Amino acid sequence: MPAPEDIPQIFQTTGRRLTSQRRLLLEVLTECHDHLDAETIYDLAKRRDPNISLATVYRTLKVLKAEGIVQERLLEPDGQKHHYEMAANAHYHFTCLECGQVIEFESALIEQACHELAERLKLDVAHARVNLDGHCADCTQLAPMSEDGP
Amino acid sequence: MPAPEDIPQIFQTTGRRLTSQRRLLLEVLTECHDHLDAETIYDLAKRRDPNISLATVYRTLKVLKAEGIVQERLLEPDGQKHHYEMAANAHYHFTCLECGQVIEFESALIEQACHELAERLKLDVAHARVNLDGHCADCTQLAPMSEDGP
DNA sequence: AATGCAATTGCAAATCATTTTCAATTAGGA
DNA sequence: TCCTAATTGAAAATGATTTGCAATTGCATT
Repeated sequence: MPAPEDIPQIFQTTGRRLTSQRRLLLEVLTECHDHLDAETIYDLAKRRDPNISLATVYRTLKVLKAEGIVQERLLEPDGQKHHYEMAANAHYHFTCLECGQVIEFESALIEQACHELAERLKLDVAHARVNLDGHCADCTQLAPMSEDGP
Repeated sequence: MPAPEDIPQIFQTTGRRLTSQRRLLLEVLTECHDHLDAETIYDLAKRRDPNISLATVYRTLKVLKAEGIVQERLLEPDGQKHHYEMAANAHYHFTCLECGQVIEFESALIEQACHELAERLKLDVAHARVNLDGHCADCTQLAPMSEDGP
């Protein structure tokens, strides 16, 4: 979770170049506090640089991920689409199966669960991807259950 | 998490047919206590029915998932491939980033975390997809850290 | 046991997200 | 400014999954 000012440093150190495209994508990711998929990031970026290509978006996301600047998530229960966001403190996601809304949350209990598992099985937990699904507060009263898709 | 005997019932009730292909795929999934991806399931099934098609595997997995007979998982950190297993008690997965081994585990703390969140945010948690990554006991001594892929 | 029809299948083509190839461009150190 | 390796855009390629369609097949009903 590097500070914005550190990013040029990070790039320099690894022999990577801070191109206008990469700067732009960092801007987009920083401004939007959402979990965007590559296509959406591409659309947002294209507004300011109509020449940017989707391939560059994917390539840049891969680089930013490798540098630990962004994190990649698989939010949807069966989704094939990856979502990206600036790296931040450990947090997890809840997706409402009804309205699709994604709620971010932190949880000391989940961190505790990771520690407990690490001790129990003598392994090292580097990262926890926790995605809960269900019905958000708004949708709970309307739809108590649901089993399959379209 | 239906018993094997209940499956014909489930199919009948929903107007679905228990074809030889579906029976075969249920066999494969039941015998193999692993988390198989569609291609692997296809390969295993083809040994006993060389005419079965990959499309049927995907279609059947979708049906079995809709009936709650199998569960679909996204095990790999950035993977695009889905994995399937017979539905069972709530459990979670740890993937070793070094050797790729998948370890199944249960965790009361994670269940507790879900309840806590549900209360805290007044929402309803239907399902928890928890995937931890890190280094398994065997790999821990060899490789303490790792940041990016190939 | 034969009948009818909707559910299901295999095949091939289509789709969707992501990656790669390659020639042209460019960042940034010498 | 010059050089070179890193990066880019465009298009084609890939990999996983889905779909259209004509042929097949469960299975409820005769």
